[in-house]
Amino acid sequence: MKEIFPGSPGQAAAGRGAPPAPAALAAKVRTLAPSMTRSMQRVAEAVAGDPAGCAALTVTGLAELTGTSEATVVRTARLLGYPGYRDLRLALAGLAAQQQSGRAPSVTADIAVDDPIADVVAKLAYDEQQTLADTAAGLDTVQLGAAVAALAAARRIDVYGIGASGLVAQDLVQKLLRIGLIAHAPSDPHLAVTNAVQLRAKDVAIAITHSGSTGDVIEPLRVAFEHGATTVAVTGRPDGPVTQYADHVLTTSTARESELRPAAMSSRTSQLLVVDCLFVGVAQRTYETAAPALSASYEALAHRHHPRGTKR
Amino acid sequence: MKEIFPGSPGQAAAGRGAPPAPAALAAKVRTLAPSMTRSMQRVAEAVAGDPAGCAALTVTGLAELTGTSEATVVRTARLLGYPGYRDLRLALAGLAAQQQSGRAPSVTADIAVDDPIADVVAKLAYDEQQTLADTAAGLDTVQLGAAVAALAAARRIDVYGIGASGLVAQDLVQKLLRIGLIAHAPSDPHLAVTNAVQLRAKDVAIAITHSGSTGDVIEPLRVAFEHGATTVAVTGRPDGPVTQYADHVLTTSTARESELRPAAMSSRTSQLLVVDCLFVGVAQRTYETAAPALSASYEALAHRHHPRGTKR
DNA sequence: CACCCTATGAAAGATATTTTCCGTTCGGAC
DNA sequence: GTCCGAACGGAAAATATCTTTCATAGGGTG
Repeated sequence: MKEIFPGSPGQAAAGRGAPPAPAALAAKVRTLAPSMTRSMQRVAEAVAGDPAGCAALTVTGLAELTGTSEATVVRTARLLGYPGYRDLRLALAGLAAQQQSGRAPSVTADIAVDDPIADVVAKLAYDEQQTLADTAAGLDTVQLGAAVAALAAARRIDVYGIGASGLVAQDLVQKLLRIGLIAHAPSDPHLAVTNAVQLRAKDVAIAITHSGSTGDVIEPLRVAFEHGATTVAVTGRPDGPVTQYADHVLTTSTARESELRPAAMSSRTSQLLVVDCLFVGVAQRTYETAAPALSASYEALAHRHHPRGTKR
Repeated sequence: MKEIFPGSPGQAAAGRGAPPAPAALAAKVRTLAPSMTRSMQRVAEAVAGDPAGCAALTVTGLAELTGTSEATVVRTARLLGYPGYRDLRLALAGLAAQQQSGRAPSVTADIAVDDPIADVVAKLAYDEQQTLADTAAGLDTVQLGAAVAALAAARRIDVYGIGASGLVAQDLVQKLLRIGLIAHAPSDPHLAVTNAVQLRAKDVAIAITHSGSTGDVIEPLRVAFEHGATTVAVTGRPDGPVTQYADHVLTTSTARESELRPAAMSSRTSQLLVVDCLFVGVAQRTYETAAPALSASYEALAHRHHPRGTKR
């Protein structure tokens, strides 16, 4: 398998980016699992399921355990972002130590139909916290920085998203508008394409899609890409079709889902974090203009509130 | 050097006894230091001083670093109770991971204009996690339960919100629609009032406002209230004007804000958690109809995605 | 049905670790 | 001062482990 040039579009971006990856390994496994082959999935599963146990094994041992070959184990390690098995093993040892010492993996249970409401609150909060941690750990700061730079210098910004992701897109636009940037989040797919046609170099288009394969979102991004705009994809599938047309890929984390906890919920949390990071990054870069713009919009809204904010 | 039987007296017993040794490595080094030769002490010192750094080195590397030979490194590892250097290294990696995870509260500081992008990510994630924990802790499950019950029995549901809260309102509506309920989130304040007039007993109106004093949101809630609908307020100010017209008040948490981190960010996180709880609660109560409705909407959207979700 | 292309494992090749073995040094005894 | 013994330390051989290469089998496509 040949090494692919860094910067080349498409699947090269998949495992790359995160340096060695710290501790959010389970999340990474979940994110990358779909792009793995069957054998590699077996290995990844074993690793995510029992870090401590796997850390005690040699390549050969792990290969036998999973019924595969050494080569496959090494390939899996590579995909997860490590230079080789040796390093994966070290990371695994670290993970195991953390798990054992620190936190309780107790509340991991799924939400059941008959859970009392208090449990629902606790579980949802816990899961979303987990999602945030995973996302933060897995976010490629280089890509993020590049996206921020592009945004800060953009003449005009389009954000595409549909359904739940559409709300995230609008959230980002609302924020960008507040710091004086020109941003749109067309919700009509046809309008989105129409908008995209207007983009040129120095403009930025952002596509937000959990699945990475939402046609209505990919299409405008493609158009923007072909018109020379800088394109960014915020997706949970770093190997999905959407990344074909993305200069920068920001990966959101994928949490396990269940019937009562649709994937949309955690992907939204993850997407919002990414979007917040983009916003703050841009605000930093354009601080001179962003700060006054922010307070101006603040004041403009003040009188929309009742004279007495408080009863007492 | 011959292997000595376990249990034999003398220096062999030194490192033995403790299984592989967990984390109190520094202590062990100190204890055993006297029984070490000069070269071994240098190695032990390096290991105790910088576990993370040493974990990254091979035997040869560590030998060079300490100006000794591989053999000495291995001997030291043995003395510390490990079968060989490989295992010491794994323990070291674990130790390093633990140490690192320990110092989490360092990011508590506010986001500064010149923070590197990685810090921004960490701080935002941390803050949002905090917000979630606060919200979950402060949420009144009785009020929540009452609101859920009202929603589950509602003929029709209106959700009012404006600006950032408007997106939360839409998020809730999107979800409720998916489980077969009839819900609207009018974004135009006039339309909202027009909608509210149509509500009657058994209907539910939800107002989402962080400040608790957004006129455009209070007004429709008041109308709904006066028409006999059950009203719910999701607000960060449990004493704000909005609660006058609310049968049930759900309090969101208010995080400290700063210039680069507007309140809208954490209030949104908080509101979303509340809204998710409402949704899951309702889904539980109406499971019989909710479950099929959910999967139906799932399937209906499937073909909106590109045929190849994955490249391979 | 022929084709290509990917995934996979066996085995060769490269590294890292462990062991062996021998020269060196240091302390004490004469 | 010099001789002896025992422990120390390192070079290099031996082994284990990891990585790469390559041939093959399987699955989908035209």
